[in-house]
Amino acid sequence: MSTPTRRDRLREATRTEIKTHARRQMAELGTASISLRGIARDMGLTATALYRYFGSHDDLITELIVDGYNAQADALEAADAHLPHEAHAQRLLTVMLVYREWALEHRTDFQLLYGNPIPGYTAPGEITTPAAARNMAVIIKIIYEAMEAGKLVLTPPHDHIPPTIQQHLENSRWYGVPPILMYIGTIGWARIHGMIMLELFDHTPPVIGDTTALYRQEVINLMQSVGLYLPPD
Amino acid sequence: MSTPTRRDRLREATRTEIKTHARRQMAELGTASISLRGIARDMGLTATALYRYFGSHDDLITELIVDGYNAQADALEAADAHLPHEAHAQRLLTVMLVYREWALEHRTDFQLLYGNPIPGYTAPGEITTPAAARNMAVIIKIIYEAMEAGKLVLTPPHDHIPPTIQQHLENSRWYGVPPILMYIGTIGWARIHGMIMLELFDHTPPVIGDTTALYRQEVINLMQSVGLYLPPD
DNA sequence: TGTACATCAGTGAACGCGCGTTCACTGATGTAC
DNA sequence: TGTACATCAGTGAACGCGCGTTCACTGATGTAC
Repeated sequence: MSTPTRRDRLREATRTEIKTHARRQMAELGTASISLRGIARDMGLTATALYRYFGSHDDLITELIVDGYNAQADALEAADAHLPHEAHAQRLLTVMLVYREWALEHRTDFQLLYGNPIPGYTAPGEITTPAAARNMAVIIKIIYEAMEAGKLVLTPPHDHIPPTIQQHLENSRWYGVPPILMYIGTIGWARIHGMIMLELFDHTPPVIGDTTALYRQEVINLMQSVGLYLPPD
Repeated sequence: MSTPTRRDRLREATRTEIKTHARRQMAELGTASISLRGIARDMGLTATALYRYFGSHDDLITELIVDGYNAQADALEAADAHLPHEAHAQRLLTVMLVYREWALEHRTDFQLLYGNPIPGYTAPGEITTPAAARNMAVIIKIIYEAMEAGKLVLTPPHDHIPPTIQQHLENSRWYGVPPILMYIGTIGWARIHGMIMLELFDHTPPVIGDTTALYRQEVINLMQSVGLYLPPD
């Protein structure tokens, strides 16, 4: 409609302030410990006042989740955006490295998105799923463009999809992406996700020592297995 | 010392009953919702009575965690035990499939072991870590035996370890296992872990459809990449 | 420009619920002589 | 075999704390005429 009024702007500022405090509280005490009373205390407000800004505790959490997915996807897209469009290997590596960096820099947000559910809370899928899909989309998009540029080399085992999955992928195409790309994208995502989850929850075997190198090497191996090589520098 | 008395046996029975109820409560409401009062309610006891059996809420959780790790490792070892010792590929495949099955059959236990920490609880590492290491050990052991039997074929990229990791692995050897095996074992574990985590928390892209096939194929690919092939049946 | 009214932010008391943990106790089960 | 005592399981009241949410309210900010 019209430009936001002064009140609207103040209101927006307070909303984001509430979410900032929620995130800090979550970072200190864990995702399950986000509490309206706690936030109000931090802000010097009554708990009741927060109901002016969020319908309920659950609404706040949902918004934190959606914000989280979007922030992560924004980070990926931003990293991708200032690389040469034709440098597919570099773009993919960068995006996957940024994926991990985001996770490590926003540990509790990442846990909120991909970890245990919060007791008593169930995410409303209609709101949450579209935002969640954006991250995967960034990865798929780069692989897709690499394929269109004729750079993808699919050799065994990555030229083969288990039949049940093949069929399922054909039945439910996702934005016209070829099944093999969805398959490779999923495998790739699962791999980096596993490493990050282990690292985040302190389960990477300590004898490894350098988790950054472990991750980077795994990403490079993954890319090479579909024919994407980094230029020698 | 001597045989357990009648009282000792009753006591043990009550302890396990408490843990059973704790697990059920956790399965229904999430790992963060284990409560002494809730368990007592379920058992028709006063909350105070539980203090006869567990020092505190945290002690109970620690014991659930240790039990969980051990149950999982037992399942892996049992599955491995009744396969021919020389059938390394089959053993590895089986163990990794059982790893996932255990996770899916004991979802909340798996979350307790590998997911978000419980608010206000910190696991005592001295107690928890040894039990945690058993699972990894089962996998490493099979790879190790395959190598000793001369069945492991290490080709690029799996013959190469990033230098920092190489060095770290050499400095802190783990039961005399060669660095390359620790490295491959870790990568393998991270891969299957990632798939399971995605599946457990409902993040596997729905277009895939058959998560069992996805997992199985990934395990087979992983094994083939180090030269382990299943016999044609 | 000034007044009357509507909108909104925030308060404070209250409801009803949950939790872990302590403490002094009762009553049953087992043990020593 | 019978009695006296010690051990243990479980009780019930209480402490002190947390939480989300409702409701009727005050007082400031903005809006319409």
